[in-house]
This record gives sequence, C-alpha cells and structure tokens, in this order.
Amino acid sequence: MPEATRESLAAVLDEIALLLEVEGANPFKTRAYRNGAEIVRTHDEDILALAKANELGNIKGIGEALQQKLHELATTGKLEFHEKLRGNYPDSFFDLFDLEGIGPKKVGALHKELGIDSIAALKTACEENKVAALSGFGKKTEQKILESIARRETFADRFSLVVAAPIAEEILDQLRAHPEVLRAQYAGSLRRSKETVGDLDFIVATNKPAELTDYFSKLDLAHEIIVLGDTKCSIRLENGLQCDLRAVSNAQFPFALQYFTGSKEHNVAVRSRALKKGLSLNEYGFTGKGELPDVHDERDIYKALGLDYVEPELRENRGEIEAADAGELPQLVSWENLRGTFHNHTTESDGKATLEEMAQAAIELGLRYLGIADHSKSSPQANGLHPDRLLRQVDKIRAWNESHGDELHIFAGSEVDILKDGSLDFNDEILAQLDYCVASVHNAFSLSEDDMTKRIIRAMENEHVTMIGHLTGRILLRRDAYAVNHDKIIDAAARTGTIIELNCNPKRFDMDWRWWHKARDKGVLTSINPDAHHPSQLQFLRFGANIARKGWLRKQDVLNTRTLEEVKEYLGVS
DNA sequence: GCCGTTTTCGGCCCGACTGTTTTCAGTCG
Repeated sequence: MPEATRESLAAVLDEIALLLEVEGANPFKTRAYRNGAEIVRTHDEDILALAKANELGNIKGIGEALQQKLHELATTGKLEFHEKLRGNYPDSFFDLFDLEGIGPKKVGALHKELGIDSIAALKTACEENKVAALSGFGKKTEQKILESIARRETFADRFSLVVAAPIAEEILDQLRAHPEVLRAQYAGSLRRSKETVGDLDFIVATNKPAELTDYFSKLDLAHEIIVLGDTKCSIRLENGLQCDLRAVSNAQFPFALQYFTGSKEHNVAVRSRALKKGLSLNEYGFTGKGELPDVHDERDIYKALGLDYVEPELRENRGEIEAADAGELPQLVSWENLRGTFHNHTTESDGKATLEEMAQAAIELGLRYLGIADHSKSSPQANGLHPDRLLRQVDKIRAWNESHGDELHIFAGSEVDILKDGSLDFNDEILAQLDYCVASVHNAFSLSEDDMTKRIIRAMENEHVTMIGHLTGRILLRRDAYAVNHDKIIDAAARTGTIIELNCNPKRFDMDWRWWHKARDKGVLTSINPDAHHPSQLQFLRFGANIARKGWLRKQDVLNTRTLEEVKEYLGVS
C-alpha cells in the first residue's frame, strides 16, 4: 500500500466528490468533500500527522465524517467508502471528465443509460446516434461531444507563453482600437504570469457590451465561436487556444478585472476578508449595508479592505494577503531594471547567430553587458566546445571589448556540463581563464533525487562555478523535471555563494517560481537568463522579470540589475 | 456533509449562456 501523502488525501476527497456528483448526490454534500480537499491541500499545519493522530476536529470545514475518513486514509492508505464508490468504474471512465461541454451529470447519465465508461465507447455511441436519443441530450450535444473528442486528440490543453503572449497583445490592441471601449485588459493566468496558460481572458469596460461581444466573435483570429451572449463571448483560435471576453460597465471594470485575474484561491481569501468588514465582493462590485467604498481601479478594492495593492503576479494565496495587511509586500523587480544578461549561445555551439549578431541584438535591446556561455565538450549534440575553441572564443570576446566595450561589454563564459559524478567538463585551469561559469546538467537525468542533489551541490562547491543553469531540466508541456531536492540546493547555494539561474526561456522557466521566495530569504542571488539561441530570444528577459516578480524577487535579489562596474566587481574581473 | 450570538434544522455563491425543453438543467468560470 503506497504511503499516504497530503496530495493523496486531497485527491481521494476530490474523487469522492466527483463520483457523488455523478450519482446525483446532494450538491452541498459534494461541495463539502471538495472543500475538504482544498483544506487538506492548503492547511498550514502537518495535516497528515493530524489525520493520523485523529486530531482534525478543530479545523473549520472538517466535520466528524471527514475527520473519520481522513484518519482511515492516513493510517491505512485507503478508504473503504471510497473503494466501494470507485469500484463501479474503470480508470478509463475518468477520462470522460476531460471533455469540454459535458460534466458529471451528463457523464453519469451516459454511464447509467448506455454503460459508457471510456472516451472510445462514447465516440462509438455518438457515431451510432445513440447519445442524441437520451433524455436531456440531443443532436447538438452529440455533435459537440464528437468535436470535443477530436479536439482533445489534436490540441494541447495548455500553451507556452511564446504562443499565447503575442496573441494576447494583438487581441488587446484590437479591443482597445474599438471606439466603444473605455478600458481593456487581459486577466487570468497570463496576467498573473503563470508559466503556461490554459486560455486567455479579456475584460473590457464599455457602454455597449453586446456590440463588443459581437465584435470579439468576429475577430479575424476567431476560428470558432463557443458562446456568444450580450455580456460574454468565447472563441477558439485555429491553434485550439480559447479566448474569453467579458464586457462590463466602466464602474464594474475594476471588480471584473480583479475577479477574473484570480487566482481562485486568492479571491476566496480576499472575499472572506471583505465579509469580515461587512462587505460582499463579486465580479461586479461591493454590496453591503451602509456606505460602499469608492472604487475606480483595482487599487481601490484592496485599499477598501485595508490592504496594500497586491501585484497580479503575487495573487496565488501564498502569503500575499498577510503581507499586504502588514504593509510588508516587496518592491518587485521590473523588466526595466535589467541591465544585462548571462547564459546565451552563439553559432560556436548550438546557437543560431554569431557573436557579433548576438551583441548587436543586445545593444538594440538597450543592454549594457552580455554574457556568452556556449556548451562544453560533453554535449556533442549541441556542438559543445573543446578547450582550444573555447579559448579562441575568449580571445575574440576580449578583442570585441577592446573595440566596442564602451557600447556593450561581453563577458566570456561557458555553460559547463556537470558530469554524472558532479565534476565539471573543464578543469580548473581552463575555468580560471573565464569571466564566469554556468554549470548545468545535460545528461543522466534518471539519477535518484539524492544522487542528483549531491551531483549539483558538488558542482556548486567548485570556486569557479558562478551559477547553476536550469536547475531541474524541465521542458514545460513536454518533459518533467529530474528529481532534485530544492531545499538542499537552496541551502548549498546560500552556503557556497552560488547563484541559481532563473532560466527565462519560456520552455523552461527554471527554477520554478514557487521556490524563489524561500531562496531569496536565505540570501540566494539569482540571474535572469534567457538561454538565448537566437537574437530574438533575448526578449525572453521580459518573461523572466515577470517570473521573478511571481517569485517575490526584488531588484537587489537579481545580479543582472546591477551596473557593469558592480557586476565586474562581483565576478572579480577587470 | 458542515455549520451555528437565527444553535440540532435549514441553508449552504451565483450569473451567463446553451440546449433541450415548454420552464429549466447542466456547464463553465
């Protein structure tokens, strides 16, 4: 029996809620289970230990029934009530909930009436027109189910910022160009700078909402209209990305923007704070007895609740409300603070542009310094450099600085492979000739967490290693992180004075934003690096600043906000 | 299933939209 974890407890409660819903139980009962799952996930004591000790009695939302069930789960790793409920359905049944347009009720009806327990079975039933004949279903529903199944096979359910961000900017421009639009903004996870997005949300302030939803549905980018009403519209683009518009009055705008920016968890906390002040908050405004606060923008909403303004990136209910209450929110780093960057490639290894072209792009972007760090010899797949080529590149960079250094200073570095045992791909004699060194893992991903952590810490202990590149090796939407113990790495970084890179290539965003606050508090410095393989990728710095903000980082936590002179001093180079 | 200065029953968040209905249930956010 697998050991119970916080997440396994929560997942069982969520699954019970789902199955109760399928079977038509009291909706408030299912909500109680969902609510219980959320409490298990977010409670700030050791919930597993409390459950084992059967001491959950004092937590609001966990009653006698849930307490008993969590105790059984925590001590035995399973729950008879759950197994009984779950026993009726195969694993494939749960895939049905991934489909858009059908929820627990319809899934329940399909299972009860037609015995459908997988997407394949549902597809067949639709093709045989058996679904349209069911009560509560019809021709259109059947068609939508088939389209949803096809879409699931064709499209991703989340999108990279490289894809989504430019689209969002374009749609926002088009909304702002409409004469009836007073204010417009995107909301949702993009505004919060999540590392990937599931869909795009737009809010417009207007006196002609129906005109705007109509306009939105007819955008050139709109490939399909999902819903179209007088105040909201959803479209799907050709690449499968869903975009939602809410059209509200100018007075409602700040409330709608705040509400649809989320996160859900942040909003729950904000609303409960409002209730304590005798105010009810929803996407349209405050309601309550007496005089209501005067609200013109989002800041006024937070102010009315006695809170400092919470930047969208921080709205994840990870301590920002408490900090806003205490006046202790950080002054976040911004994109304009960045003066240079490290970890960039050229055609010497696997980059697509020469040293000169990369330098030119950095100048155009307004950077004062640029770090080059091509791959080392143990990455032959990336055309990694042997020492002789590396040292020739160093000479070339020194020559550039002689002639162009007043405009852009280039730091000569290397992205050195951390070998399986934690030793480095170049010896100390070579490393000593560089201005700095990014050490990264590029192979042997399947080491145990313990071995991988030791491997990276050994590299950090080398005095020539300036920073650790893409700590976990994850490729978003494609490859999971390798196992590594973040706590131990952060402690080692603090102890050895090693920088942990914030790799802001949107396919990586590594280290994950959730760890930066802790790293910062332990005095760990970061460098926001685009890992650019093309001049245009230097622009990733903008995403990088957003992710840093999401990790609560301030200007002083980021090496590349420093002046050239300060960086030279830090690196000990002239 | 949870909760309570409305205290052991009765309420729990809700508005917009669609499709299947003929006044409303289900889905979504």
